[in-house]
Formats: sequence, structure tokens, C-alpha cells
Amino acid sequence: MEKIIVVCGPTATGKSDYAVELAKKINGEIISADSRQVYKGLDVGSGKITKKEMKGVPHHLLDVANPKTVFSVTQYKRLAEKVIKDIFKKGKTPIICGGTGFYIDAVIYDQDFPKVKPSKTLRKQLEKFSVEELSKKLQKLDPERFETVDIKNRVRIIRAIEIATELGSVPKIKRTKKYDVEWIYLDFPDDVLKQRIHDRLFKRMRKGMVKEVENLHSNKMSWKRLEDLGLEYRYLALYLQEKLTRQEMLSELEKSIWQYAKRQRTWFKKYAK
RNA sequence: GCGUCGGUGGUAGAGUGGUCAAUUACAUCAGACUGUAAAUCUGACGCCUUCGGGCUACGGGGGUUCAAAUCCCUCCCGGCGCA
Repeated sequence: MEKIIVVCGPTATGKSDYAVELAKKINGEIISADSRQVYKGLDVGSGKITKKEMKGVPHHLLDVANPKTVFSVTQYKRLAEKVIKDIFKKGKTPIICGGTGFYIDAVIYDQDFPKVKPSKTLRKQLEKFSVEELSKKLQKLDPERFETVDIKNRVRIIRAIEIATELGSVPKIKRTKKYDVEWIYLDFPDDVLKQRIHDRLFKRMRKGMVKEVENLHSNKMSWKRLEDLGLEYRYLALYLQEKLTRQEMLSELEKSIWQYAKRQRTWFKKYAK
């Protein structure tokens, strides 16, 4: 089995820098696993590594998508697999680095997500139903998947219905190991991580994060879309719309980043097993 | 000083005699994750428990009542009005 290195951990732990140093040492190339850094133009707010910080190490899967349209795991998986193959061909080691656990999972395991594209019309139709009604629909459509979905999670149920409608049922995914993975998990004690998040937020503010979001919006990115992107994009969008004061924006955002960091920890914990 | 409204769990804020350890939201903690994943969702959340229950709680103290966060008295604190 080919060897691959994964550098993961919650936000603000210095994964990018760590990966660069590692790549230089072992002659590796870096594949970003970050659901926001895939978008062009989301730089300061997403904490995207700069050309200079890359120190000549090749980075992949940054700036591969248009921020106005939704990018998804499947696209990520497809692109990443291609890149990984190329890196192996060169005799180098791929280093996956990022905080989006779902993306890491998608490439690390030999799993096939059902090839069912989101259907605008179906989703539109399902919009009007309550979660309970939707889950009943799913139960009828695919009793097996019904047993395993988050029964109160609207988004998940709709996707399950979408897949079941097209394929008859939601296929079970087998997760088999595809690579010999070396895990590197970066983290800090709570108080240290909180401080790092705080410092980094103000650093980003100084680096022109507000201007970045302003520009994105004047570049025809809707407030709605920016809000959907979460964290800095969400709170800065709210601030720029004057729905929050600057103080509120900063404190709410900092809080949300912490909550996000903890969700990441929850995800990465399963790798420890 | 007089009058008046109010003081509820980490916060905001319901409740206005029993069904109240107290709606709800936020925060906090834990968890989930099959094409939105920085998203979305779930659970716990006074203390103790052999999970039956027990104990302490709605500003302090006293009282009425079988029963009070809820009624009365008093004190303390805050807003407002009149002086």
C-alpha cells in the first residue's frame, strides 16, 4: 500500500506551516483538505497559505472552485485522487493537510459516494414538508437508510430521499483502507487554542479581511452566499450589512470559531481509534 | 422622602397558589456526520442517587396556606415618576 501522510487537527494549530516543513524534509507535496480554501478569492478569511509561506513546496486543491457556486466532497475527492496519483508517479509523498474531516475521509478511504447529483426540482418540492414528514417519506422509500440517518436532520434526510428516488435505495458504503496512512494530529490545550484563535482573528482583521468580504460582495457574491460559507464570511457579512456591531461581530465570530474547533476535534477523535 | 414597577438557574427572559428543578433562547459540555461539512443535526445541562427517589432553590428575613417563584409584612437592591 502506498504511503500517505495526513496532517489534521482543529483550526489555528499551525497545520499549514507544519506541513510545509514536513514536505521539505521528506520531499512531499501538499494537498489541502479545506472546504473553504478550495474557493478562489477566499484568502484572508479562510487563512489560505500565501505563495511566500509555501516556500516552494507544491500545494494542490487551493483555488479550484468558484465561490459563487457550491463545491462538494465528490468534486474534491475526484480532484484529490488525480493529484495523489500524479504525486506518486513523481515518486513523492502526498501530504494531506487540512481541517475538513469529511474531505480527508473521502480520499483516504476507498469509498464511493452515490453518483446522484443534487436535484434542484426535487429539493424545491421537498422544501415545504416538515422534518417529520420527510423522515416518513424516507422510511417508506428506504427503510434501511431510515434506520441510520440523523432522523431530525433535514439536510441529510433530503439527500437520502434524493438518492433513494434515483437509485431505489441508498447504497451502503464500505470504507476500506486505501493507503498506508500516517496520522499527524495537531492540537493544544483549550486555553492555548483559544488564545491562538483570538490572536489569529485580530491578525486577519489587520490583514484586510473586512475589505476582502466587501470585495467579494461587490463582485456579486450575495450576502446569503457569504453567510452560508460560515465563520468569518458569515459574521463579516452580517457586520457589513449592519446586522451586528463591530464588537458583536468580533465576539460572536471568535466564539463560533471555538465551537468549530471543538467540532473538528470530535471528528478527528475517531481516527485515534 | 413619597409613589410606582421590578429583583427568577451562567446570561436574557417566561411563569403569577398545586401538574415547577421551573417554558424558551443563548452560552457551556458531550456527540453525530453517504454530493451544503467553517455546513447541518442530536443529547446533557441545580446537587446527590442503589435511578425508585432524596435534598437545596426563584434578592434577605418573617408570615398566611394542606400547598408559595407565585399571596401578605418587612428589609436590602435597581428602573421610572413626583418632590
